[in-house]
Order: sequence, then C-alpha cells, then structure tokens
Amino acid sequence: MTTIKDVAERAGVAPSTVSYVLSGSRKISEDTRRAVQVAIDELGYHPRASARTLRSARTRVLALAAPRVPGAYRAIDGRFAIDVTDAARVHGYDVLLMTDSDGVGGLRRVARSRLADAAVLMAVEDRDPRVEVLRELGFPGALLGHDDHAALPWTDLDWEAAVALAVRETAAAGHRRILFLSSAEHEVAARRGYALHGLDGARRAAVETAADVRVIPSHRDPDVLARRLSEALAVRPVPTALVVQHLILLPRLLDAVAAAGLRVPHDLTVVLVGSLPDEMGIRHLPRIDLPVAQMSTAVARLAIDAIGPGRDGRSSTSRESLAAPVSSTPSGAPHHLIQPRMAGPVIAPPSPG
Amino acid sequence: MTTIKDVAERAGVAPSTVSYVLSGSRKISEDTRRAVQVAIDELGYHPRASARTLRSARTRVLALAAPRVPGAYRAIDGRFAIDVTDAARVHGYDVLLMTDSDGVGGLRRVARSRLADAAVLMAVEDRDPRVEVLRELGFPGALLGHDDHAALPWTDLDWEAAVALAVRETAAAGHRRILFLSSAEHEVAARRGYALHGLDGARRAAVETAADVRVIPSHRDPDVLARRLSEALAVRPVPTALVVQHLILLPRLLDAVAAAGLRVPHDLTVVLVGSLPDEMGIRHLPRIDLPVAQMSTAVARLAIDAIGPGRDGRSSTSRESLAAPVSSTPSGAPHHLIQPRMAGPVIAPPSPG
DNA sequence: CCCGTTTGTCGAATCGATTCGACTGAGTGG
DNA sequence: CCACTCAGTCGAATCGATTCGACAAACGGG
Repeated sequence: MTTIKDVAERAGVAPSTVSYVLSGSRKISEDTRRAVQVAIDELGYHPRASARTLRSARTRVLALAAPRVPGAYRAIDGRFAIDVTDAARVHGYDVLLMTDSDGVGGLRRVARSRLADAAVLMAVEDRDPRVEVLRELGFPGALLGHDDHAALPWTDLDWEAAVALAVRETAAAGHRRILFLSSAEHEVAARRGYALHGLDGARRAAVETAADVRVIPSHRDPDVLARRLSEALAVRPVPTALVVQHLILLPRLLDAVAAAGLRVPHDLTVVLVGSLPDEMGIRHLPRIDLPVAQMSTAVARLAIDAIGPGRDGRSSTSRESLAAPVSSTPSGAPHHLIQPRMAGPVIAPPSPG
Repeated sequence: MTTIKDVAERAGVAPSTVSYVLSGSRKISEDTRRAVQVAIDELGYHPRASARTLRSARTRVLALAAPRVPGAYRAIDGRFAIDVTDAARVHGYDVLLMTDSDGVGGLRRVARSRLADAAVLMAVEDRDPRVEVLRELGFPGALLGHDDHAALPWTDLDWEAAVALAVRETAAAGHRRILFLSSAEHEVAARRGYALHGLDGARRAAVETAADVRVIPSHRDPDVLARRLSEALAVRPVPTALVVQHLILLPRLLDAVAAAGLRVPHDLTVVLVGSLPDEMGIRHLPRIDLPVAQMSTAVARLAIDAIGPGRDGRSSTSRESLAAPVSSTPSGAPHHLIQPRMAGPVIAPPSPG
C-alpha cells in the first residue's frame, strides 16, 4: 500500500510538502508541485480516509437510517436511499446505510464510534426515539418526514397540499362525487404525518369545492382494500372519481375497479398522489408527483449543513449558497416543505349520464 | 469527545490496559476490569472507528455498488441493498452505499481511499468494467449476478432453472399452449445473465414437456408490451397460460389481459417468475420465488470471506463455518447458485373448451 | 533464603495524514 | 556589504487505539 511517505521519497521531498501540494493550503514552487504530481500519478496514490478522519475528526460520511418495520419493506425507501446518496456525493459525502431493526441501538453505535458526521433519519414518526438519541449524543442530523416537536432540520412533502390539489383539480374537471382512498389504517393509527396530513388535505378541499368527498380508509391487506372499494363503488349515485394516496396496492385496486364493471377513465377517473417506480409504467393516470429527488437533495443538504467545522476549523459547506429554507416551526430549525405538482395526462371530466 | 485516555485516567490505569479490557486479548485482574468497565459506562465511551482502522488496516465496512443505469431505478435493487446490509451486520460489517453514475470511478475512489474492506457489485453485466477495476487494484469483492469469465466469488439465482420450473409446472397442470414473456429486449441485447438464462430455461422446458411454448420478448415501454401481448393472445388456438419473467410492468400486463376479454385464472393462467415487493399484494398468483434475502446473505458472506487478515493478523470470519459452496466454474472462485422454489396458489388447469 | 517463573500492568512505538513553527537561501533596500 | 524580508520547504507533534516488549510484584521450589 502506497502512503504519503512513498510519494515523498519518490519525489525527493518531505511528506508535509506532498500534503501541501494535495491541499493547496501553502505555496509550493511549480517545479516541486510537478515532481510531486508525477510521483502521485505513477504510484496511484490516494490518501487513506481513516488517517484523514483521525486527524480532522471528520469522516465525510452521512449515516442514512432506513426504517425497519419488521417484515415490511417499502419500495419508496430504496428510492430515497439512492437519491440521498446521490445528493450527498454532490457535496463530497458518502453514505453509510443503516438498516438495524433496532434503529436506536444502531444509531448510537454509529454516532459514538464516529463512523459518520451526521445522520439522516428516514420515515420519522411522531415522537421518534431516534431523534432523542441524536439530541442526547449531540450528533447532527436531519429528518425525512417530520414531527413538529423535534428541534432538528427536516424535509417533508406537503401531503396536505398534495391531496388537496388532487381533489381540487378533480373537482375542477367537473367531478362532484369523489372517493379518497387514504393511507392504510395502521399508518393513521401510528399517527404518521403523511397519513394525517393527507386526510386533512382531503377534508379541506372538500369544503372548498363543496364536492361530495368520501374517505375510504385503506388497509395493508389487499383483500380488505378490494372489499372496501367494491362497497364504496356500489353506492348510488356512483362516484365518478377516485383519488388514491395508498398507491402501493394499485394493481389490486385497479383489479377491483375492473371487477366492479367500471372502465378507467371512462366510468371512473383515477388520480394518484405520490410516487411509484417509473419502471412500473403507470404513466397513463393523472397524478401528483412526489419529488423524491428534490426531497433527498434538500435533506442531504440540511444534514451536511448541521455538521460543524472539523478539528482544524474548515467548514464543509459554503453556507451562503443554501437557498433560504422557510423557517416557521416553533423549534426554529430549518426545513423544506416540498410543494406538490400535477403530472401525467389531464384529468378526464365525468362521462355524461 | 471521550477517548481511551479519559477512560484510563478515570479508572486510574494506563490506556493500554483499557484496550486489553476491551479486546480481552490479555489477562486482566477482575478488580481492574471492573474499574475500567465502570469508567467506560460512566463516560459512555466507544472506540473511534478511524483510529482502529488506521491501526488495523481494516474498516469493517463493505462497499455496495448499486447499478446506475442513468435514469433507471429498479425497485429490486433497493431491496437487495437493505438485505445485503442486514447480512453484513450479522458479521459485524457496515455498508457504504455507492450510487455513482460512474461506477468505475466511484469504485476506484472508495477502494483507493480504503473506505471499505471489500466491495459487493450489484447487477453485474457481461464483461463488467468494475470487475476489472477490482482486479487491477487487488481489492476483494463479490458479485450479485455473474459472468463466467470473472475470477471473483459470486451469487446468482438460477434463472434457467426458475423459468424451466415455471414452464414445467404449468405444463404439468395440463396446459399445452404457453406464452413466455421474457425479459425486455434491451436486457437481452445487453446480454444480461438473467435474460439469457431465462430464455434457455424456457426452451429447455419446452423440449422436455413437448408443450407449445411461444416467447414474447418484453419491452420497457408498457404500450409496446401491451400491444405484443394482445397480438399473442389473439392467435388461435388461444394460449391458456402465461409465464412472466418481466414482472415490473405487471399492472399494465394484467390490464392488457383484461382488455383482451380474458379473466385470470379462468381463461388464462398467469405464473410469475421473480419477486415483487410483498407490499404490492400480488399474492393471488402462482409464482417462482426469487429468494432475495438468501442471495444477499450469501453474497455478503462471500465478500467478507474474501477479505484477508488485517495488519495484526486476525481474520474476520471463522472460515470453517461457511457452508461449502459449489465450485465448478473454470475460474474456481466460490459461488452460490440459488435454487428456485414454487410459491403462491397452485397452478389452475386450463378451463375445458 | 534465593532464584526462576508467572501474573498483571505500563510505556513506547506504530498506523498515515495534516499542520504549525522553524529554518534556509534568495532577493532587496539602505 | 550587511541586515531584513519573504518564499518555499522541512521536521516534529498530533489525532486515538492497539500491541509488543519490559518490568515489578507475588509466588513457588529447592
């Protein structure tokens, strides 16, 4: 393994000189710089991360804590993981993926052994114990999803606005009897932000548009969902539109619609809120996009900004270039509330009759 | 930040003694051990990973190189990432997620800066340049997916056996006219192992069962897929079963089947090969399972076993406990070819008439 | 009672990169 | 021609944990 010493010897200089060439933090004559550069290239030298970290007290790694509800894997989380990693790389950070089923224990281990400089917590719950761990250890972090009590920076999609927009646009297309398939019952019971805010958005838009919006609580069991949906579609007068927040069971849901003898979008307009993998090819339905990449970029940025300067006092980011986040929570922590946007084909009007 | 020195002072011993208490590599009197343990607990001490790594030349981190076909995200890869991380943790390893669109450059950077002890390459292609990078740098690694030329340990699902099994079981249920929806055209063109082996399996089973197996090449564009499927379903005599390897477009596919006026499974039996997220609730169709967790466990193990002893000569695994992998490739590298298994409901026989 | 062994602990060196103060030689002004 | 500045480079200390050899005290056998 080649070290800075090997490079120094080959270039006929001291190790410190090599270091200065690399960092540019002191003036080096052009001749020396060239000689050192040649030695570096010939030996394929790259500084050891562990040695740098020991000296600087900075790892340039973010810990990404993925949610591990036992036995459940949410496809969207994989997407977030990849996008957060991309965003971190832009700032020169790598990402350590944490999947410990004991989220608290894992976070403690990583923070105390200083494997990372900050943590990004995914799928944050109401009063999430992981937030308390970060506070207790004084470890920087940022949240995907939020909890108004946490004094940590966060990013979240404005689910209330998203569902409200979907309902409003559906009403604007002429629909008066609208079904809203909310998040699954257990998500509402767990007081997940997206579940509660989605319901709020539907209610708000219902009032605003004076449309008849009926909520169907979804369920993780596709059979239960299908039954509830069939019942709701059997009510007269028949609803003409279905706004869906609980996307993941979409195939079964469309199946149930077909089983009820309805064609999409002729008999029933279906509007999606959120995101499915592009590769699934669900591009033919109008939807409210969940800008996963945008959220990931924002949360990576917040986490990195929360990292203090290292031992030798160099900050990791140019703070001034950060687009000023809205800051209105009681805690005063910076955050980004991501706004929804319509995508896909236009919403079809209800068929006459 | 508390260090080993702080612990030593508080316990009234030398730092080396604290280290020996932690590692157990020298005999320590019970009194001293207790005093040190108390100091550790009171200070919440945990050794700094970077210092350990510097000394031992071991990071206890695996680099996981996710595929980044620009603009494409495959849901299954997120699943692999999480399962590999789980498996690595069992052996005391953490996982660094790499998503660089320049897979080769990213791997080089991580390997040369010694951010990890070994790499796991996902979605390995025929003559994958990343394999060459590992060889050139002498960096240990293991592959998810394989290429017979690579002299690296690998794990893969036996796709040939999986598709052959699906076709055989379908034929055994009485079907004589079977459609096989293979991987997408561009995957075959890119000579992806799973695509080629799947086709081989279908051909083999066709010969064995003497059934009429017709191959429909899939396509990433759902509209193209739907058109091809409709055409194939319009041929007389009508096929009674459809074996699907290209799962991700399943919703559009089922839609196309419904549009052709066929009911599943009454008019057309659909058999899946591979894996979709459980949460999608596609449990009502017979399928060949892709044991993602089993593959991930195996590949993590192979990567860790490929790591040599650290500077002070302690190996990271008890080698003898590794279940002997089949080793028959020309290269002689260990590998695990994961065998498929039927799951879901039994395959319905063709409806009479 | 003395010398060899065992037990438990300590001090120093080491891993690789960075950084600060010090030093050398060239250039400059008086 | 001497003193002074300044550019460019070097050596040593440092980060935190581990490990080896050394060493003191306790112990046992002859």
